[in-house]
Amino acid sequence: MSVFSEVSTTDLVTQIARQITEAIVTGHLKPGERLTELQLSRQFGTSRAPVREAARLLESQGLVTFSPRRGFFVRTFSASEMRDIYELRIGLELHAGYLAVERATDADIAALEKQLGRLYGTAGQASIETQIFEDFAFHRMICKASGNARLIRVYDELATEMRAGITLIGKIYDDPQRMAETHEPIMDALRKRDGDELREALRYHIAVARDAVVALFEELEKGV
Amino acid sequence: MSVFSEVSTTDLVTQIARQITEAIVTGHLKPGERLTELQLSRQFGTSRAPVREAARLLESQGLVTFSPRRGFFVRTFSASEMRDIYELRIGLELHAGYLAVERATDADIAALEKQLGRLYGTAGQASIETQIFEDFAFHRMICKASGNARLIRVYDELATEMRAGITLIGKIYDDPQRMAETHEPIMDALRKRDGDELREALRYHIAVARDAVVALFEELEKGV
DNA sequence: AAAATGCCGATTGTCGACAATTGACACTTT
DNA sequence: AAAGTGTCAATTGTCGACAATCGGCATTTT
Repeated sequence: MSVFSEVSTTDLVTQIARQITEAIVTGHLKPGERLTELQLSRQFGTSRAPVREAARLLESQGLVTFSPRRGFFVRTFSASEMRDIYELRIGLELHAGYLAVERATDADIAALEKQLGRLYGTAGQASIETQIFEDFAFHRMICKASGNARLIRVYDELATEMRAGITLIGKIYDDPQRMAETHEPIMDALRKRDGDELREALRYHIAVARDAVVALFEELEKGV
Repeated sequence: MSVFSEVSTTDLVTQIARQITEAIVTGHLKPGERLTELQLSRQFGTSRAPVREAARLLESQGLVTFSPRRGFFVRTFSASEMRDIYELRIGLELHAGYLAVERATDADIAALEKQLGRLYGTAGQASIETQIFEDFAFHRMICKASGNARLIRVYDELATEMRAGITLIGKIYDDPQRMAETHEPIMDALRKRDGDELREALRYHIAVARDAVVALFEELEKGV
């Protein structure tokens, strides 16, 4: 019986939500841009109903804002909002690390090693988007190693927001090689399963990212 | 011009979502229960469209699950899911406390004192639901004092889930007076603005709640 | 009698339509 | 010319309708 894999029955709403999300995090849809229901529905070849439901999903995910009688808009991020997001991420990931130190299986650690390798691999080779993606994947694995499913959900939400914000500024780090290297202290602490060291490494690592992103956003705001 | 207050333009979807949420956290709608679109729409006196949109909102908020072609159901909570939620809450609130120690204004502290008073006031007097509500309000204020809006959003989501879960088991603490008192160490640390002490007080306080809730849930699962 | 099949009411998925509202532009008034 | 008013196309809010699908029950088959 198990020869067959499940037939995908992803409904329209999910598909549409995914596509819009993708368009936002890749910067195809820019913050503040209006999402016209009719226009979107024509592009997807559906009616407006599934589009609206998808938009509602994204709304409560924070990717899209909704103004009654005016419609849906791609969310804009202010510098202080980005700071909040990164600051929350620090708390979240430190807690994940605290839990992971005790709960991570050897397989988890191995997966992280492999992912770190991938970070080095993409350095210089791949596009910025790919590097950012692999970076987030590494940190997601730490959350995963915490064994807390609810925590991962929050991380994923934050990651989506961060990606959506980051596309605005184009680049965060100029040296991909260096970016990969800054993960070493984290990996070291994990190998040793040293909770305090891991927390400190994570705190520093994310704080650096936070400062870089926030600074770029502040510049952006001043520019406008 | 400022003589007039804004006319409330809350759209149907928001209203419906609020009502369903309320019904879930008060236990009027029980976990696993099916949400029939037609039935709900008749109760609200609307068509199915706004009901579906509201349900989507609640879905991504984790209060409702959706199964394609089968519909929406009130989410069920397992003991391990509740543990995850409380565990995440620990991380979240400790981080909030860490930030609050530095950022809390005197007004914030005063508001917390007042809320603690309200906790004592409702002890024995008010319904369990009210006490739980006031308890959550206290902890929400700590998050608020962190000054991080994104953090509060996550807390609110968790609080909703906790409330939805808690209605299942009826009661968590038998002694409301004692419940109020266990907040004193938290308040003390806040008054002194002692970060470490606050974190320790919060960690202990929430861990106790977590253990109580999880134990009751495990019993519930065994019973079934 | 147990298992598989066929059928049917109930429910969801999606659609197109119409009324209500918005924002922008043109027009009047002073 | 500035301010206010009227008008209109574009868009959203909501609805009712129809096809597709599901779960359960009766029926058949072995």
